[in-house]
Amino acid sequence: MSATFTAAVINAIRKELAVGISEQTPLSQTIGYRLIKVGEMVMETAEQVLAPTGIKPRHFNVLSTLSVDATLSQRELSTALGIDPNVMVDLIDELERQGFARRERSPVDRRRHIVVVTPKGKAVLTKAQAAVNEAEERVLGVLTSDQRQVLFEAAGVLLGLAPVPRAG
Amino acid sequence: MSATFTAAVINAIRKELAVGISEQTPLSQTIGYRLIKVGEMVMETAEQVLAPTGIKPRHFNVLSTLSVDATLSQRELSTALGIDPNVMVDLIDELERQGFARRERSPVDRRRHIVVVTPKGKAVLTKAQAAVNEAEERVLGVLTSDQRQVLFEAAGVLLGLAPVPRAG
DNA sequence: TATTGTTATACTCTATAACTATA
DNA sequence: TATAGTTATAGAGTATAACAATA
Repeated sequence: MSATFTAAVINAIRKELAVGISEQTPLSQTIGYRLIKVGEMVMETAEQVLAPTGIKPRHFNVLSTLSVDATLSQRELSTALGIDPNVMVDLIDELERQGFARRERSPVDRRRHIVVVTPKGKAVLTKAQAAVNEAEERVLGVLTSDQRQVLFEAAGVLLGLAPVPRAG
Repeated sequence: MSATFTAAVINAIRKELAVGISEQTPLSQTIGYRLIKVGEMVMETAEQVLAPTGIKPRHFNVLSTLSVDATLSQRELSTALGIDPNVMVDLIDELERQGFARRERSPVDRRRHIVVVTPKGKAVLTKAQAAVNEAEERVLGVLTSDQRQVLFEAAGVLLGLAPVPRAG
């Protein structure tokens, strides 16, 4: 039921996007244009499936990153996620307003604001992660597992990421 | 020389993007996040390699689309490219100001503005196309041809495009 | 009545620089 | 001096609705 709703949302997005990339234009036959449109589609999907949880992709990214390293400061989050520090201020403000995180002064360097995820923040992350996982499964479900693997690796190469950072 | 400059630009973009997607975050291990970042990288690359020609990706898209069907109206361009009609107004305004295109009333339906590409517009499209081709070759050059093929097809599937619209 | 193009408006995003407090 | 965070501001981009001309 929640799954059905998600599927409907994703199909609507794909349909909408497909119109915007009709074969009327030669651009649709270039890899570059397709990659841009796919990125937009994935972002739109993320926004829509996260909406019911009350957070946006950026908040999700912050919470997700903090779930692995809980000692990151605003500055470190900014550089890790490619978000400008002044934008990060508003982001953390919003997370604080919603009770999902709070700022704590670092004892060793009082300039730094460590961002601490609250239990409520952890709960919303769990829900959001499930929604994202389900959406990803659904969106990429039209691909073969070989295609998905190549997509993952090729994107990593394009972004200059180390291949398989954590083996086995 | 122009080629060297392009390579430097692209490497700079990849480096910048790579920072924004460091392995500090578990997001970098998801296909979705990678696809979003790849799309952003491709878009940034397009903007930078087109800059010397005086046009932006959207102007390029319009000119490119018109080069295949020269009878399109603003409305048709809007839907084909997924750009809002009110945005298309400014876009065509800019192309007119630069002497790359002009509006002509359709004789059969005077509401429609057919967008006509001028010789100057065709010239800039040729230059822009060359710049885009070279950039694409350079950016995707780090991939194997198998990877590129899968990327192209998988992106097409994700966007709901017909496979191989023009065979042979 | 409906559609094409246009204009106006408000809203969101982003980029830049200045400011503070700490180091 | 340099850095972390904050604030202010301006610019770009986007979405919405209203409007005139035409169908």
